Amino acid sequence: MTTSSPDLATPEVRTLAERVFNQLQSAIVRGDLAPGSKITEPGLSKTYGISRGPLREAMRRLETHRLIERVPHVGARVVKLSMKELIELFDVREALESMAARLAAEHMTAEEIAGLREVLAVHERQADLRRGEAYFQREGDLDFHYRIVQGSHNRMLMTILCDDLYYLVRLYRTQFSASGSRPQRAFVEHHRIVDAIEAGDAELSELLMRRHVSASRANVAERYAAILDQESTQSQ
Amino acid sequence: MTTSSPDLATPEVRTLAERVFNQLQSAIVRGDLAPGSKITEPGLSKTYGISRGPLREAMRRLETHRLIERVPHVGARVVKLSMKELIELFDVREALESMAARLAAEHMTAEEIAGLREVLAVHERQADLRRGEAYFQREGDLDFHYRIVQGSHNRMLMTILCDDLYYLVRLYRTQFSASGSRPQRAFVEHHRIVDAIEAGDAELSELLMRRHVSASRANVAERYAAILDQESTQSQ
DNA sequence: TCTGGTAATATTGTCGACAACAAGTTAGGC
DNA sequence: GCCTAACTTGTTGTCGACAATATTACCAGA
Repeated sequence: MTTSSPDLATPEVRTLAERVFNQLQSAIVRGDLAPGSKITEPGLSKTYGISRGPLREAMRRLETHRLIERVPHVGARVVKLSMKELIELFDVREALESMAARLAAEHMTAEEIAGLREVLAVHERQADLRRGEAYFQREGDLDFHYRIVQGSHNRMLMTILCDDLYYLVRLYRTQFSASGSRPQRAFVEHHRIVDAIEAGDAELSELLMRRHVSASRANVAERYAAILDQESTQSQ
Repeated sequence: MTTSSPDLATPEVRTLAERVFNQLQSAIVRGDLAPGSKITEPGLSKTYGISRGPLREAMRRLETHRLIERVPHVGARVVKLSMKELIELFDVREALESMAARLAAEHMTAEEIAGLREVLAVHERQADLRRGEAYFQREGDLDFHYRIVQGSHNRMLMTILCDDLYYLVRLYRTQFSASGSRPQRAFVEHHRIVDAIEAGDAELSELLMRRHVSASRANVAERYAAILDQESTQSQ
């Protein structure tokens, strides 16, 4: 069984801290907790009906996932997304995911590759329904990248990418809902990458994934710049 | 001022949890806490003379730095170093540091490059004293890589590499104290990398750094395999 | 009116105790 | 004699209260 993923991260809740962590994580990604807004321990403690103990643990986890920023004796704020950091995130993803693709080409099993193709097939059907809607990109694309990372069979890579960075990716996505004509092209690129992996061509897989992420970064950067430009002309 | 580094990580201790985190981190890296050994909250609490509250926070931070492993309702153990994970670490480093080198070639300032050369000069003098001792490699090499990552001007990269991964690197170093004839070659490679960065050649910088880390991995893997082989022939 | 200091308030850091859970141990039955 | 089950012990999870620190508001003086 190759880690089916209906929802991307709900791995058993054995403790209160974990549960409230998941809730907070969802709230932040969904936008219920505004970026840059200050969050206070007594406040959340009352909101979720738990003590400050497990809450602090949950917040510590949020901090390590870079969803909030804490400063000693002062407090915590929901992470504020800047253009610079968004680009930084894509640079890191480019480095890590291209490596993941290379390793995937070397280590992925036949079953895993089949599963990957299945994911693409599902996307295709969705894309068929809502043509050009850029919608399937939402969680589907993430799922695609997810599986390749898992295919690398590199546990450390999986942790950094899936447990740490993808929270941020999702946050950015909901923040400025992507995208334009890119999904179609991204879709083609996905297929090419799987082809390379199936062929066991590590070099090519790495190169294609690098270009894929890089193109995605360019796309997001362009749109973000447009938003900023628009805002600056309106106010101030 | 470009982050002088007498000791690599002691960034103000404003809270008890931070202080005990630093102490525990040192203890683990130094080997005072044996790898795989179980650590208990009441035990450490008594040892360091603090309550379990801040201790738990320190342990949570140790967990995110991958120095200990926790399982709910059971306990925590000092991380056990396996061959597989060591290779994984180097793969991640290869991906991340080659990207860092590329970005460094694009963004590093003249002052930063000068500082980098200064670091190499210091290494040279040390290497002059203890020729072939492979000693300067200890913290100096880490310092070299440290500065290049900083030169990337990518905050996220800096966090992942310097705050998260380098703790593990240091742990591995003290565990199986490196190395052989590699330091001299590593030293030459360091110079080549700086040359490429100074020339602003992003592609070359990336390539050289990738090879550098890759060679380092091969070296460590070889030595580790030798150790394992030796152990298995002795006992059992 | 503005600036500086001081007091009040709220939030974070820390502590000790209690509850829930897991593992190890011993006693009982087959 | 061995397996099972309950018990005991120790550890982790959770809670509420207290202490230390930062922020805020207010007042006095220039």
